[in-house]
Amino acid sequence: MAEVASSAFEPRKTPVQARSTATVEAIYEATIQVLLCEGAERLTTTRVAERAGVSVGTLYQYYPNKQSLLFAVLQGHMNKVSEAVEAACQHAHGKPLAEMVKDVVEAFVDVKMERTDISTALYRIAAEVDGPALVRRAAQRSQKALEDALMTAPETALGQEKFAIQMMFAAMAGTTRSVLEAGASPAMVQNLRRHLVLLCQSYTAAATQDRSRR
Amino acid sequence: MAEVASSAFEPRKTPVQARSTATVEAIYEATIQVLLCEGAERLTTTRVAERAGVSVGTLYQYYPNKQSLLFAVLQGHMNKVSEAVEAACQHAHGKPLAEMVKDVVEAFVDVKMERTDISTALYRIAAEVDGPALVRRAAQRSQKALEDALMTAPETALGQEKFAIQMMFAAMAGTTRSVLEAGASPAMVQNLRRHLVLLCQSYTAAATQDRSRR
Amino acid sequence: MAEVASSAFEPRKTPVQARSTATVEAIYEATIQVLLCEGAERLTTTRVAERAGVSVGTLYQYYPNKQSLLFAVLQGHMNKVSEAVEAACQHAHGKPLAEMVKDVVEAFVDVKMERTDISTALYRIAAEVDGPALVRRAAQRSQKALEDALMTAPETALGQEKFAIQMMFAAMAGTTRSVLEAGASPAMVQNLRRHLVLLCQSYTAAATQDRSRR
Amino acid sequence: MAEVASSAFEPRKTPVQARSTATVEAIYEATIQVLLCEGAERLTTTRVAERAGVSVGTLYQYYPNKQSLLFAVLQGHMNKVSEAVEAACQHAHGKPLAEMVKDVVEAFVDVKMERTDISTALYRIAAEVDGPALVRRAAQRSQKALEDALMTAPETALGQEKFAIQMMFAAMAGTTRSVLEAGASPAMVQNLRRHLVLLCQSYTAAATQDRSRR
DNA sequence: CATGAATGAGGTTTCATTCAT
DNA sequence: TATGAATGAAACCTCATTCAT
Repeated sequence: MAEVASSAFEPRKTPVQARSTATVEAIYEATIQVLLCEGAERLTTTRVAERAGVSVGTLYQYYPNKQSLLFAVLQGHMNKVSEAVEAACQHAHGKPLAEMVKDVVEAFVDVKMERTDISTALYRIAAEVDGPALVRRAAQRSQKALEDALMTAPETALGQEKFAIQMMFAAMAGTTRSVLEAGASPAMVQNLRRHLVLLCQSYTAAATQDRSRR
Repeated sequence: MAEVASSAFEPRKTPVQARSTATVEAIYEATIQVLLCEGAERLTTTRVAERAGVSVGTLYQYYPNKQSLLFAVLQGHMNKVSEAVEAACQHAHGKPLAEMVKDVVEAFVDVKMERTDISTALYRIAAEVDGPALVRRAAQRSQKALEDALMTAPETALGQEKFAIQMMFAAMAGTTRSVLEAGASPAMVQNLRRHLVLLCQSYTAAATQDRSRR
Repeated sequence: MAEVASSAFEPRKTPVQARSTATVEAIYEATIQVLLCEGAERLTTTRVAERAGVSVGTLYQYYPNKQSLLFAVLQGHMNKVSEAVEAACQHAHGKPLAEMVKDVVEAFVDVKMERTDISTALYRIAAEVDGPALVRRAAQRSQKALEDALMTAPETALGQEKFAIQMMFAAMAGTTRSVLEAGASPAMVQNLRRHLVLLCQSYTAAATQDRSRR
Repeated sequence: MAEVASSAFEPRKTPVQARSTATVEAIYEATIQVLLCEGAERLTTTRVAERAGVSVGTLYQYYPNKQSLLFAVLQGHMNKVSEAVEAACQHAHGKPLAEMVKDVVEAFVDVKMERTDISTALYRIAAEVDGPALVRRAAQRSQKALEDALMTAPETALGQEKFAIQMMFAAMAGTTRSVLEAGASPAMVQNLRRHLVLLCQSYTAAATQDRSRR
């Protein structure tokens, strides 16, 4: 369903030539630049093309409409986050639950905070494309990776408690967003990093017990 | 500062006649209706006025611009949430930490889920007004109420750990948003309610220990 | 003809009661105040009424529309100017031409410059009502007065040269306007006063000779 | 300062393609047409675009706002006038004062009266853009040209009397405006032409003597 | 008479998108 | 393929004016 709906946002053509790839890339980067420099409400296709050094017509050759462009940018960001989380999960295979959670949480906070400006700006455009759908897709990927990792943990009880994992990611995303939208001073970011580990560790531990008790 | 920034969004005139009180209310409700029926991107001042059964001119007599209208609606919602949380905090004075947290979390989830459609729709317009600022203000209110309540708890250690409280509310907001944007089936809502209590309880407990250990 | 056209701008009712007169006066003054404080483009009937301390409805009771209001204000100003010029002409009866011209010119510059802010502001609204027509009417009055005076001058030759008088007033109005719109520093005003006398004196002298030569 | 203020009125983009040069020209002409046919208060950007045979969007591609359009038209007219005056001044180099004045005055009256309809219409829009500023700028140009010419006259005394020159131009502009706004019948125009020469000649002569006497 | 809430036509401006060159 | 001029629907907002109270 979501697939059908979003098919209209997919980039129009697969870039086979070198020039096309460069152009697509330039437009992509320009979108982020405009977003950062001018703000979401001044993000127009013309301005993006201008900053990318191409004409609007060219932009529309690669992205059939504005939404597909925003979609691509948002997806790019989420892919990066998902990949970081997945990598952390891979790395953590076999470790005890608490450590595993620590690694994943810190990996998440670190990618998210690598470019606070971009992360913050993307919240704005998420509202214009179907952000939630994208988020769900990305979340599923991360959740799957964590589930797999959890299977390898000494305490495997949580492995099937999918909802708890979902909760954990939602809490991660929510608290991070909150800090980002509040300004995200370095001190705050450090606080977040530490507390979020604590929060997720204590929650997963509790959820494990809760489950085994029932 | 925030006062200055938002002064442009303040309602334009205080209605003195009975007629106008009804009008301003009708516009407010119409905004929510349009938001629900037509979606955020089709929410225009003209359409709102139409649905409210008044002319655009009338709308602009009470709200100086579109943003102020959205602002008012958002603020109305947040006030309701803040009040519910505050009430729960009041009620919970003197109870043990875990119970206190339970009450607050459930109060929060319950108001938020009372009208899932409205709650969901408002995420969309939060991007267009300065949502984050509004959220921060509302959050501070709730946090203050919880802090006060925590002072009366047998375990008062957390009382001054402001960041932990902030984290907790961020987690509450984040997970709730996540469930809402995923569709919020009744089953999910129940899950959320249970797990969020668990999450906050285990986190506050952990944070308390963490603090006393240092 | 002009009478018919402008009849729609005449104040609606003759103020017979004391209160009405006060109201009309208040509105009149408020119009000037708004014009000075907010500028011509922000001069709205609502704002005028507000500043006058009455409701818009009341304003429309005395002035059938916005134009009639502006018309009244403009006419008031011109009456004042015309009266000053007429008075100067009366006073100058029997004097020699050069002195007569001097008196009239100085009277004109002095009324015009008494409130440079008002004079300047009125140029702006003259464009919105039929300024030229009003100007013509006022000019005719002044011209008639000067003609009459000239008849009593030792050199009566100019008495019938109506166009020359028209020219003279046009030059007076034009140069004054020019100085006003350039900012009208006191020094400039002094310069204007002196040079305008010179200009009009030399012109009237020349026109007299020119006529007698033909 | 004036530069800063008017930068917002500068045409938005310089047309590079042949097509767009035609478009910008068409819009310019259409503005005058609408002004003449419909009047200043019915001069809307939509109507101008319509009459120019383009869409509103196109209009806004070349003129960032309505004011810039009016500004351009007004400036175009004033440039024409300034150029005519400058040319007359050039031509008159070395001639005696009276002749010089005659040439300049006649040149001025002639350009102004070439299209009385346009000249008259422009008074209306001068109020909406910063007419006075534009007038001052144009006046300075003409004044400079006349000053330069006067230096070459046998009687050079007036050369430095800048205020007198300013007065002369103000008188020229004022009397011309007066005649234009009164209807400008051909007979009147002839009268104006003759009397304005006389007025300026006698004034400059008088001012020269006045100066040398002091 | 006074009030001021309500009206709504109409103005300015933006911007995603197309298509002739 | 690239260009960028042109499009035009549609958004926001103002304000002279009316009329029920």
